[in-house]
Amino acid sequence: MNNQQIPYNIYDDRCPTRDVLARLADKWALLVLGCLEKEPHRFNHLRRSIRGITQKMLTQTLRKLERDGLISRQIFPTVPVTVEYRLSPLGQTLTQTVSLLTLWVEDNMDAMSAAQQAYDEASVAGLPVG
Amino acid sequence: MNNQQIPYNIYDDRCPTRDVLARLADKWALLVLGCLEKEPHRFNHLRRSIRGITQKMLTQTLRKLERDGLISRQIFPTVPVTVEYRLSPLGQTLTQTVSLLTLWVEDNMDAMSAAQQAYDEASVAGLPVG
DNA sequence: CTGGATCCGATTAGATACTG
DNA sequence: CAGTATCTAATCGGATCCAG
Repeated sequence: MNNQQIPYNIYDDRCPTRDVLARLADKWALLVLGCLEKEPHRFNHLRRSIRGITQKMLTQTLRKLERDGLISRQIFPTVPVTVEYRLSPLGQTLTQTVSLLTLWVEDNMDAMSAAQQAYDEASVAGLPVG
Repeated sequence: MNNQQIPYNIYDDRCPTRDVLARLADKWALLVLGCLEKEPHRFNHLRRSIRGITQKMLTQTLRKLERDGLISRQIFPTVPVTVEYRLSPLGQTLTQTVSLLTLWVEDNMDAMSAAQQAYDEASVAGLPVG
């Protein structure tokens, strides 16, 4: 086999990259990845770090990320059991991009708030109404 | 006013950045932004470029992005009417991150496929079953 | 502590029909 | 061409209960 394939095209709805994007383009997935960037976390540690996430969503998100090979799960047979989540090598190559995105949001929040306000005021002014 | 605020923290569920992330961490939003990176697109041009998107989702996504100030909408009073979408200056600062993410997915699709297969095979092997 | 299982309301997204 | 409006099926996500 030669090492040139990459027929992947994310704009093609039948390309498998679409499914991956759908799983990755998810609020909780991005926050979990960002959280694990610095250090491994236990389940409840993650839950406390990511305000507002429910146990169900956290579990679901962790399973998805584990299945895609982005994080790994290590069980310590303590009593009660301890489970630690950490980025896989593959996941580490992604988090740089992810944190870039979350940082961008924080950095540009003011600009977007202003844009939203302008947009909404234009709406009530009667511009888009029939 | 001093120029130091940024109390924004995306891990706080009451921070407005959460809402922005939720809108941005969306399959269609990322694809639209990526599409507009290179050049302005008309509505149906976008629809054809992003395979699988419905007219409803495209409209909805465009409105969200416009409200957040990431894209602008220009109407040409031709017959029939022509509408062109393009990135705003703010949106341009974001697309570099976005395209990084979509490119990452395409580049690492093989690794993730392998991880998924391994994960699923371990499942049927009886590891997670009771 | 780390989840799995379930119920259920709310939101989403696709399909379809219609308009300036 | 560029949408709006509506109906509905499917999914999501929160709450709750239970277990190793």
